[in-house]
Amino acid sequence: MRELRYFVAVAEELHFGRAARRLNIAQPPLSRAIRLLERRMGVTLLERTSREVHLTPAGEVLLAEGRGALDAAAAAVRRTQRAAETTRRLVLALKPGGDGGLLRSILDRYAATPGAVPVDLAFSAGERAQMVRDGRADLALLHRPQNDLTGLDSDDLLTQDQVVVLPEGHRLAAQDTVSMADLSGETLPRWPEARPGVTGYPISDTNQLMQLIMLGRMVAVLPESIRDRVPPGAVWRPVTDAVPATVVIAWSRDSTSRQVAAFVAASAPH
Amino acid sequence: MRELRYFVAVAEELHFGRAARRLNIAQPPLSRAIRLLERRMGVTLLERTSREVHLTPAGEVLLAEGRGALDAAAAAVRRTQRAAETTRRLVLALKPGGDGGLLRSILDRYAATPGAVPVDLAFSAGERAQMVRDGRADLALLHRPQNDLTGLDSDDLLTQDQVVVLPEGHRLAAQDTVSMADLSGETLPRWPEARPGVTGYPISDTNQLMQLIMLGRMVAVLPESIRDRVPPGAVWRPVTDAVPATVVIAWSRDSTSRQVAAFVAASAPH
DNA sequence: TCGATCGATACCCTAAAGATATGGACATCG
DNA sequence: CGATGTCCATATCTTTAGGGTATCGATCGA
Repeated sequence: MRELRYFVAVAEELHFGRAARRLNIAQPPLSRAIRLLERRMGVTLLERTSREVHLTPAGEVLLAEGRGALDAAAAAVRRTQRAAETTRRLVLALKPGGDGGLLRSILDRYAATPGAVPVDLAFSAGERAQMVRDGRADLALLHRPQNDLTGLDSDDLLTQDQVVVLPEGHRLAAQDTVSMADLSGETLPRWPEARPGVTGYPISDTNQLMQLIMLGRMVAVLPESIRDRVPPGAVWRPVTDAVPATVVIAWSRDSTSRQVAAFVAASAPH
Repeated sequence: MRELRYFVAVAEELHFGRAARRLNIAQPPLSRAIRLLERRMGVTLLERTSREVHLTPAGEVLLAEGRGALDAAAAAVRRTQRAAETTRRLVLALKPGGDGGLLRSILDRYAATPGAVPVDLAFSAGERAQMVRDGRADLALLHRPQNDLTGLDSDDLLTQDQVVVLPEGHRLAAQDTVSMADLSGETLPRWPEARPGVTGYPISDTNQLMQLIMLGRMVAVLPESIRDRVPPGAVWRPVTDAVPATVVIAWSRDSTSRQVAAFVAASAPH
């Protein structure tokens, strides 16, 4: 388990020094631990030269499976600690404004079900899916296909068309609608939870994003429910050909909690 | 992880001495390890008196979640080792005679798909579901509802009515059909993979079972495809009101292997 | 009340895991 | 083309986590 943690760090960084710093240990013990892990498993996980490190195919497998195992262990601990608390609660992870306007009615409907427990809202721009995987949250409101739902169960709640938010006076603000092709060359945001490979300017919250848009530094394609949050100084226009975003309620695949099931039921479209 | 293994052993045995023996360590270090685990988690997992040990509600949670985490870790290692082998193979776990007569055609159809790899058959009376969970097998032929499919994905293949296998001359052999009520008072087998709580005489393979039936020591309710394996000296009769058994093909929920998907497709009813 | 059972405590000892110092390969730059 | 910096491996020492034996204290049954 410790060695798995070490391996995942190295596999993600592809750099022993950086990985060791992230793990708060020195580099030599890390090198040795990985070597021992490889010997014990009888498998070469990393090809190293003195210049670069990269994963073998077996290493790719262990990276994916190992992350799952680490999440399962972390979730086991957190759920146990939560179970020991006298007052049961549900933790719902969500992005500010990312609920598509559904949150109020979901919470009301859940609160009205018999045996409902208090619901804590954990606001987080990124990491929401990961919070459910590792037990920090019971449920999350996510977006499909923008979020990676691997390892989670989910129900669709609402599909939203996309709009682009522009600074006033932007060349595209003159149009009634915008197409994705119009946006080529524009700087777009990159949320912390984006799938690997997505490029763009790193952003961490909506206020910061709106600020940057009004400064003319970027434009952003967002679900139409963002309308209410577009400040004066920015405008929105429908994007005709963007992939629609579906708001989903997601929970751990191996949740057996009656509370979680009741919350999912309460969040079903009505 | 080590501590999780220790805790699961104690939680299953509800006895520190037996658990220590199972783990091949002495009892005092085990007591200490559990105590440390509880302190670090800040949760009481076990209520101990000098006479008996039992789980707290939080301990129940950790038992369930911990098993999952241990399985995930074991699977990570095994799948990595498998990925390092030069010749890819699929491992299919099944019970001798437990395929409902489908095995031959499934294997033929899979072998005919492009890119098919060799399939190893792992015969095992019990543990087949667990073999998939912890990575020893890629796929298993199981029975629903007799097997616990928690943590696995599965597709239904075939639903079979149940028959009872009796020694020749048994009082029920005189009837054309039998009902479950007729069987009250009879000794029934208990397979190693049975859900906890199922009682009966422990049995580990079909030959042994048939032997015991012919000796008049027990009778067994089995899927009708067992007909071909009933030896002279025993007879079978339909059980009118037994829950039908569905043969399913099961695989790990987080399998992304193209081979596994192809095999499942090849096993679909036709 | 005595003995058997079972978990906890006390104490020791080995080996795993971490740190520091340093070596060797290799790319980059003046 | 050699100096320099980067990066992983090796060598060596130290700490501590993890395991063993002996024994205690509580509790149940005979």
